[in-house]
Amino acid sequence: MVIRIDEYSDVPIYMQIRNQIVMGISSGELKAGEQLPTVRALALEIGINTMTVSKTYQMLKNEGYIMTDRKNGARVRQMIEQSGVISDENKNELRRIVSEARLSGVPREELVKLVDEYYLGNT
Amino acid sequence: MVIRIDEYSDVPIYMQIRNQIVMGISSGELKAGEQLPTVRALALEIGINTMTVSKTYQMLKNEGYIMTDRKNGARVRQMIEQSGVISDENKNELRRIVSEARLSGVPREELVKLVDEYYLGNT
Amino acid sequence: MVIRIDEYSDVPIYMQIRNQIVMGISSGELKAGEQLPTVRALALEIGINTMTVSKTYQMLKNEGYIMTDRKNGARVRQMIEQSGVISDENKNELRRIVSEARLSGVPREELVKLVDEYYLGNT
Amino acid sequence: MVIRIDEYSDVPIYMQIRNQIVMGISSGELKAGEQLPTVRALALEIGINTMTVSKTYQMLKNEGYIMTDRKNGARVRQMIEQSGVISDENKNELRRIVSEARLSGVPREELVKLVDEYYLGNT
DNA sequence: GTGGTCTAGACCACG
DNA sequence: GTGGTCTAGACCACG
Repeated sequence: MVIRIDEYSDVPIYMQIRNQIVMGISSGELKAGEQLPTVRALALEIGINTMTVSKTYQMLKNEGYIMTDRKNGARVRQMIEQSGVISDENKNELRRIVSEARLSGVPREELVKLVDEYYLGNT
Repeated sequence: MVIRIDEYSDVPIYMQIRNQIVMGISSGELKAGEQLPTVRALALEIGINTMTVSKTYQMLKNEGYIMTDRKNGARVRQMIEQSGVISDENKNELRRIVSEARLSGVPREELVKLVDEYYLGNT
Repeated sequence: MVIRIDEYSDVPIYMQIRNQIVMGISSGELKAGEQLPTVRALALEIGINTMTVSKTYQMLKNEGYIMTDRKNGARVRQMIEQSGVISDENKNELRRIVSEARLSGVPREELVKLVDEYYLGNT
Repeated sequence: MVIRIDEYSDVPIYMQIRNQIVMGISSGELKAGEQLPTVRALALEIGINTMTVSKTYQMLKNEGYIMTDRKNGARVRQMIEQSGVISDENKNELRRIVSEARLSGVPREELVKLVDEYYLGNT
């Protein structure tokens, strides 16, 4: 899986990596149990500090997406805990996006189409 | 329109205000041509620095949501430019939200229902 | 509130600070809404790096014990979320401690007395 | 006695095994004088490195819980030294757990009930 | 070899 | 002035 950093983005690097890995798991590009690159390898590949990648892995681990193993490195969790609900933060953010899209004249159908596309992983 | 600041949020205050105004315009709570409170009045009402509100208004003006008028202060624009497209940033953010919701076991229908709700403004 | 670091402990420094602040909040030494020292001040006082204190504050924030404010620094949360349950991790740890105490010949009453003492904050 | 490793835990494997054996002795599942599996047998059973089990046994021996015998392998000690006191480390850890439970809204009685349960071994 | 922790030092956005 | 992020570099325990 290729990680791309947008250096001009306001989103911190560790968060950009985190987001891409979460999306990779959701789309199926990263399978359950699959090994992630080591902290050092990923840092070298992207050209950033190991601390930054470490922060990402720590976060993903806290969120229950991956597990870190002293022997094997980081791996995607087999069973990801399912709360069944959308966080208030994400709801709020979704509402903001929908509002902006609506004001830009984007039809409702196009938003729904995007949701379907992202949900079903036909990226 | 009542602006509520979530002091626990990581979203900067000026951005929280901006988002609520944009959502207010989209939902119709703020009509085209409607006058916004002055920078001072809003700052006083929320209990924050005027500089913060000023930053919000500047941003809204740059984005084309409001116009400022020497005499009347800030007003919601009559015609908001309609690009008809969702920004890449928002698309990416939407994809992240959908991915997280999917991994949390939220059914696709619930996401679509939320989009409809936010789009149609039946909040 | 005085923070004491045991440099010979296996517990990471950021975790030692975190634990002491949590215990301070529980005992009432740190009141709700009370201001914590700034990252820099605490780092200087303890004689460690600001990054380490920053990690502590980040963790306390994630756990819902404190809030950080760009203007005012860190403050103890007014309302701390109450799950009403003990985490599995803490249960397991409690069981380990009780087992070791029992094997050392510590009577049950003494353990209960300690729990009462810590719970009621008569430290 | 069955040893279970939690691969998601931050507690090192050798420590997880050590803790479970100590709890097994305390609960009576492991009787005084009872033979423990050989390092190799246990390592094979759990599917880990023999070095890790070896580290566990060394620790248990140092702590006075077991004794190793050239002929018979490792056995639970007949008389486990009874200091009659709880270590400062465990006291501190207990205080942390009680503090967190209290802040989570767990009533004192529930903590005491857990202590009783673990002490009396009615797990 | 792996992730985890820590330092010294720097720059940034927010308010 | 505040917390947040990041780097370069180092050392550590675990396995």
